[in-house]
Amino acid sequence: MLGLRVDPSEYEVPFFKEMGFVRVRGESCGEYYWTLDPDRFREPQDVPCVDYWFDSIPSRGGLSVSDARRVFIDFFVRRGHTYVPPRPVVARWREDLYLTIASIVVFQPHVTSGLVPPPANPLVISQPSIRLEDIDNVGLTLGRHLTSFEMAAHHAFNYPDKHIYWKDETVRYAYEFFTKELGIPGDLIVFKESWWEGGGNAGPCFEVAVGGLELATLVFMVYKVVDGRYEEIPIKIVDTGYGVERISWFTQKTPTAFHAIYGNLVEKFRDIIGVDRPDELLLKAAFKAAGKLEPKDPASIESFYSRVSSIAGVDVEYARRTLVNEARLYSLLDHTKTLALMLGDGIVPSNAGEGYLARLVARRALRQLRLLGSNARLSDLVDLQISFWGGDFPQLVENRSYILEAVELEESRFKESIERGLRVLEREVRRKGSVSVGDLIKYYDSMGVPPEIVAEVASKMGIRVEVPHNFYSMVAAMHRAPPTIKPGYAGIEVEESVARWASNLGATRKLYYENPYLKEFESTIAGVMGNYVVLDSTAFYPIGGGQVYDVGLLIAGDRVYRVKRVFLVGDVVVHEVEDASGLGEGIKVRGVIDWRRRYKIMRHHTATHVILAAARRVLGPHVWQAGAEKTEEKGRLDITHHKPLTEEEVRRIEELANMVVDERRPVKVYYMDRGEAESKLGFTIYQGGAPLVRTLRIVEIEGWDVEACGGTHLANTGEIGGIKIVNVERIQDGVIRLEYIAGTRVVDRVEELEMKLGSIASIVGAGRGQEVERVKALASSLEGLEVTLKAYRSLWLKALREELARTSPVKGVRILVVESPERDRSFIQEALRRLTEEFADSLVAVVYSVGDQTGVEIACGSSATRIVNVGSLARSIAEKLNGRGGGSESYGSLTVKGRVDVERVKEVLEELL
RNA sequence: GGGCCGGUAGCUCAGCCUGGAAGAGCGCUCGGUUUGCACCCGAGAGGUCCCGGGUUCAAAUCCCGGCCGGUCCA
Repeated sequence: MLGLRVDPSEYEVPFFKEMGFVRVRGESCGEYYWTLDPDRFREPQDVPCVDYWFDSIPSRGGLSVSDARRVFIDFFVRRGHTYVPPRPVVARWREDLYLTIASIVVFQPHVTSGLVPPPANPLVISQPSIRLEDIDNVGLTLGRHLTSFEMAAHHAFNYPDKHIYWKDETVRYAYEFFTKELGIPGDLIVFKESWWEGGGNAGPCFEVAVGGLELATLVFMVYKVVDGRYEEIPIKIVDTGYGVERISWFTQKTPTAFHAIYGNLVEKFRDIIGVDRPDELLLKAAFKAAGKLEPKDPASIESFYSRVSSIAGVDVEYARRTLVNEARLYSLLDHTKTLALMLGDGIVPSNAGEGYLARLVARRALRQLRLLGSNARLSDLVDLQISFWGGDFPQLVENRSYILEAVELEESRFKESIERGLRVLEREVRRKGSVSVGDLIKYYDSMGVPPEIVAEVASKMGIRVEVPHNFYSMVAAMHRAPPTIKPGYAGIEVEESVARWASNLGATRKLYYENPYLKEFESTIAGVMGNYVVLDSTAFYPIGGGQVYDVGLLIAGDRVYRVKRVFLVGDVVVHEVEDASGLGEGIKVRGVIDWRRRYKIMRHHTATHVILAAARRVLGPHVWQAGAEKTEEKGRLDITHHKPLTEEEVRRIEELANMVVDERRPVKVYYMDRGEAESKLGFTIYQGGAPLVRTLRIVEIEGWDVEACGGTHLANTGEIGGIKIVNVERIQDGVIRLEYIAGTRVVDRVEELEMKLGSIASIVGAGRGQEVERVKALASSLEGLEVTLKAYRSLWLKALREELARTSPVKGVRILVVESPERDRSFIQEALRRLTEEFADSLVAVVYSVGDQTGVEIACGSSATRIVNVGSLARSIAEKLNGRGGGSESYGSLTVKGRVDVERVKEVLEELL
């Protein structure tokens, strides 16, 4: 904890001296903070050091969430900050995060690393953010924890050569905002010294709290965290975070944050779900007691209830019951908004990836509904949220039908999995009569039935189940596994020595970008290591962006070198040749790429963009690329979608795509500044991921599709020549894979199918065009043969039966040993069973041959089993004949290598009897 | 990306541990009972035991690989 050993001078700003702030150490918390009134404030003013008491602090009144946001933004715009619109809650521009968890995430890592300048400097933003780590505490703490919140922030990025502002100004802004804009008395504002870390950065910070409520965190980002160590970064960043919901709560002074955030929605939800309105006094008491509540500690929760009951003068049980239900109501308010935001930004619920996070929220909400015994539909609640927040987040209204459909689907899936789980539970409980903690984990972990539902069902069956309070952390502990990171560069594993060598060479000039139709080129070797060759310039495309590398030839003088693989190390294109002997730095070479192969790849690549845009038009804007691969053989595109595609949808996508082919739309490639591209073109350009570069390469199919893409493309969609979708499958929950071929590959495909059809035709002996009729005829003749076979089998069986009837018993057993033309073991078995059932005193053996082996099946009837054990008989016969065998007392079988005569079997059998 | 659970009749599942004849309930068909329906009684049809390989005299069962579904975690 370096944070605790920060030099105290880090926190001394001129403003504090000027105003008369004093640095104090908290009496019980032990933390340092700055205050104007050290006699009054013996602790920093945030929970759990003190209780909530901001309800008695005068301030500007009644700001809704929208008001609070507007007031904040206006204040900073008036003070020279540029407003930047918020980003989606799904962090598509980042590879290391699923969700936007703070405003600074918007600028990490491209701006914070210095690669790209910020869109404005200084700037102000209000960023909707989602954090799920405290999801289990939401509701219980009356608003201290939320899964979604807006982080209002002003940021200043200080470059070595361009200083904007730093600690002193930031603290002044905070003080001025809280006193002048919100009307809070300055002597009540307390700045606590602290340390902040997140998203790979760190630095000292102030937590600004008033009356128990932390309203803002002012972070001064000066470090980058590398392997647990702090490295100073060149850009010093002011990273503030003001809680919009908390400002709203503070000014409205409602008993919970939810009343402030959701206004009349609280009572609407209460009515629909059916939660009794609690006593006003009880809620006020809860407000007073909530500050000390430590939600992870069951004892603390208990003492919270008893404190509330004594403040409000009500029964503890009543307080507990009421507050438990209130917490569920509040978490439903919270979760439905979060869910709407997630789905509104295009997340498709799934069992993996960010889709799982949406499912997690949906399922927790559904669990709360169930615990409340409510029949309310989750989708109705989400619908109310869409209407309530539609003005602030228009994407909710635009995607309303998708959001509601996805929620309904989650609702029915949840019900199904609970029902499925409960069936198993009931069976097992009936059998075992108890439910262990291990069982609870199994029901939850592999069947999705939460422990409280298990307990509820078990108690109906008269079994008490104790749910451990740390249940969910027990489950989490089971899943702890070290992440595996594969070394490699863009899909190819490269030895580190090669990577090091290559990165020391200069950037390769990329001829494949200058002219994607370039087939041959002249260049000079920049370096050779083993069989790896780097050129000054190349038309060979290295693997990347889902497009495979080119192959071809390097020609030096009269020697020809085959290029096997091509990959990128940083800005350097590395060619792996079959045998590089004779090549060396400075040698001039001519490169020839396998153009026919490359052209197919280009067709499949451009086709991929066409298909993705077609799928978005047919299925909806929530469709997002989840992966893609373009090879010579085919194109492959994985898209996010919540349900399987119908044949009709596939057909429409294909039709639309081919329409774009026929329209001969130009494909334009140009470069654009990252910030400009994001604001002009939107985040949908990041279908293939978000490369960490300052300037994006944009591939635009005129009027159809725009994506950031590093691949080689056709100049016109007409060149695709036609697209055929050849395979559609669901590869995972919420992800659908499309495979398709383009251009001349369609001809290959037709040829392939014709060949297949031709060989089928020749096998069945049909002429051209007669295949179907012929196969039909064959099928019906096969059917006839089966009937015939059945008839012959019954004839054979009848013959055996007659023979058996003629056989007289020896020592009480009728013995029959016959040879069989049948090779079907299961039929012989069945026949023997039937015969021995009919003749209880019989023992029948059938000898048959399979390949170069002889098999014997023996069965005996019920009275014969008292005299002979056929299983051990079979084993004994096998021993005598050097074979192997065994069986049960009424049935046995054995096999012997080579031919064995029936008479010989009979001999051995009689001998053994 | 990883862990766990599952795939047997139209449906819900048992059998698998410990290899040796493919099962139950519901549904379906037919018949009986009944004024009629439901109930009840009787009979019957219905199976690629997910696929492939291995072990074995013998695999739904054991082993390996794959496919599909569910679920939890990151």
